[in-house]
Amino acid sequence: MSKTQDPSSPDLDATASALPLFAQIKSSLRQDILDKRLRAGQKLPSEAQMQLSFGVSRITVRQALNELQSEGLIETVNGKGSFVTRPADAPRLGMLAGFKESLRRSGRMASGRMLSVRTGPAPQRVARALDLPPHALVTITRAIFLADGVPTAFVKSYYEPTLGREILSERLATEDAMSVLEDELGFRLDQTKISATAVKCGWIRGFLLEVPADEPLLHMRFIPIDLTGLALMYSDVYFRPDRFSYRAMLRR
Amino acid sequence: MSKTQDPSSPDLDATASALPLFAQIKSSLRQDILDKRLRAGQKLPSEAQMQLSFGVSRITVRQALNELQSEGLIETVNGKGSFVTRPADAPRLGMLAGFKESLRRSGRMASGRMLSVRTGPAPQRVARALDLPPHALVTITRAIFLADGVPTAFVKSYYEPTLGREILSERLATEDAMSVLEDELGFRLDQTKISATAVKCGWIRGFLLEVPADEPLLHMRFIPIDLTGLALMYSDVYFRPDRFSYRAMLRR
DNA sequence: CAGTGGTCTAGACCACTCC
DNA sequence: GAGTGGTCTAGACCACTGT
Repeated sequence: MSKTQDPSSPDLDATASALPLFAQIKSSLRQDILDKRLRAGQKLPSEAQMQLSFGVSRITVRQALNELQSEGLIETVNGKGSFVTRPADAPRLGMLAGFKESLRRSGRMASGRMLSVRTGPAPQRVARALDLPPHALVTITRAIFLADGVPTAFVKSYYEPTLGREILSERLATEDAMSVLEDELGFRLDQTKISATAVKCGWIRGFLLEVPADEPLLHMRFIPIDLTGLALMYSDVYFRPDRFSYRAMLRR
Repeated sequence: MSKTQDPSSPDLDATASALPLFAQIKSSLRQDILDKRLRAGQKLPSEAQMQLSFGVSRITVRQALNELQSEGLIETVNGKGSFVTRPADAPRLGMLAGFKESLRRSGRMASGRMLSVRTGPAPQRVARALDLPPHALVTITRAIFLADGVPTAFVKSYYEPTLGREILSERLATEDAMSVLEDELGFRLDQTKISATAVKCGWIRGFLLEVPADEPLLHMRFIPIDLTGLALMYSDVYFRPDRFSYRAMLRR
């Protein structure tokens, strides 16, 4: 049995040169959460219990918990305890939420139509962004998103097909990629790289989005990144500007 | 039976302990910084001094300082003290930095040419965004930004003309609006509302940006917001997509 | 060296939640 | 009432910065 299931292992490093105690406790808990030894929604041991199991004072425990809280990994409720946050409960700023969720917030009906799902080699820029070897195989999806029944966005996404991420393809017709990553697969989005530019529609996208070929489209790229630094996907999105404009709030 | 001690704290609010002590200390210091009684770069009183002047324990002082630090208002240096951050030293993510600064980071020469500066009534959407009465007078600037000498962006900005913000117009030819707001005027940018869409260039902008009238442009809107919640400007920017694409990192 | 922030302890009382 | 987190105190020792 190499697996010890005790999430509160009192294995603090006593050597003077190591991290401060609270940092060791913090990273121990942090690892338990990221590795899902502590599941989303689960209650952490009480501060009193940690005081005993780690052999430190309560203030030291609290310092670790405070930092985890400000990182959004846990939340504490007076009189009840500390709990691992569910990824989707963490505040979503900007486009960390997805396209459909953001449409629904503005009161519009959002739906999607998957055009194709296939496996193929990653283009160079994708492999670089996802930190994969050149020509690694990825899952490639193409889809049309509709707002109130009108074609609004054309999306081409690349997923590294391990870690169960390929099951995305089954849900994408009804769900958001970002929402699925968070809610179903339990990834903890930390940040999203975005870029924006404009392109001429062209006749292929024009056909799909039902606009003339010389109309402008908003071209955005989204690369959501996990708390562990893992790039989860690479998504090129072409929006019809008459149907959708991207909004976000950038924080200091 | 209520705790009626602590009648002698000179600066703290004694009204029935509405806020915790550390929160009162925090907001007192915060106000001193925002009102510039404590200037950028200035050293705060030492923790020991605050312990005396506020009449609380050191941990309570430190709790206030910790939160101010995580908000980016102060920074503490071991062995020296705590200091009010200079706005420009606060980490700038996304487009909180400006266009020229971001161009220079990518190694390109950035310059600007002011086309016009005038005062006029704010369009409705601008007045609403800046929280001004309808038809309030604002300073309106139009400018062309060049990258490596090539016209790259056309910018139309609206500034509420009080608070010395109008001096912006003098510097905008060489400096960034966001940089001037932070470095020269000492505003503390907290967040920036952005939106992105695509438009056809049209012949006016086409003439200014030296592209054909049916080329697509990236249209972005920036509304930087102060730590006090004040909207500092309203800026419509039209980018040539062949010269510039907008990049940012959205954080949780 | 003295002054500063960084870490940590061993208590205490309170407000809140659940039983 | 028992258990929990929220706040606060009065110390202590350390590492770092300046002189």
